[in-house]
Amino acid sequence: MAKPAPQRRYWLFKSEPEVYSFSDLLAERGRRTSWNGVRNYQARNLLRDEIAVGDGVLFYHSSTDPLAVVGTCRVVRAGYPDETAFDRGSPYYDEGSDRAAPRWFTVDIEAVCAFPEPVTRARMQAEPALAGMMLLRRGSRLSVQPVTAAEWRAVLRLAGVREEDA
DNA sequence: GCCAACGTTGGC
DNA sequence: GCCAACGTTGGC
Repeated sequence: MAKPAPQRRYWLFKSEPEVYSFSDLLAERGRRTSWNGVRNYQARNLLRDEIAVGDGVLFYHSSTDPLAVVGTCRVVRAGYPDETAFDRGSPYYDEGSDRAAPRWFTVDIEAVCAFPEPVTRARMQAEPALAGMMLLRRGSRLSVQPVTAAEWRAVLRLAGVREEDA
């Protein structure tokens, strides 16, 4: 008997567009990138242990105007050691991480859907279905966050995007 | 620019 | 292990 397929899960990745925008992702070969440089243990644990190939990712622009979810991605490679932590020339270098015992992890994502219009934070705050969303909690700083299936669907609805296109 | 929230560091 | 000090994040 075949194993049941694991439930697809959903996440939200934050990025300052000045540093790395959704447009930058769309311009990558294969619209793919390694989500490296995350240096927070809680986020690291999600990247290393929880995020699976096929999971959906909301791409959020932080510290900008307007604050918004601008598109979706899918995970194309699950957690593996973040090479930038070993690279002395990288701004993300961490001498406490080595290949024998990597401290930081990354996943690869691929852009799936650029929203026709960004779903702004203001719009999300006005949406009852998103009342409990981690992103909207005061002081929420985690750059890799879990998103519920209901929140995922609500954001797609606000974006005017069909689930099968995201 | 302000400041609340949160994470990390380090003395004890 | 506690906790004060400090640094960073990120919305406002």
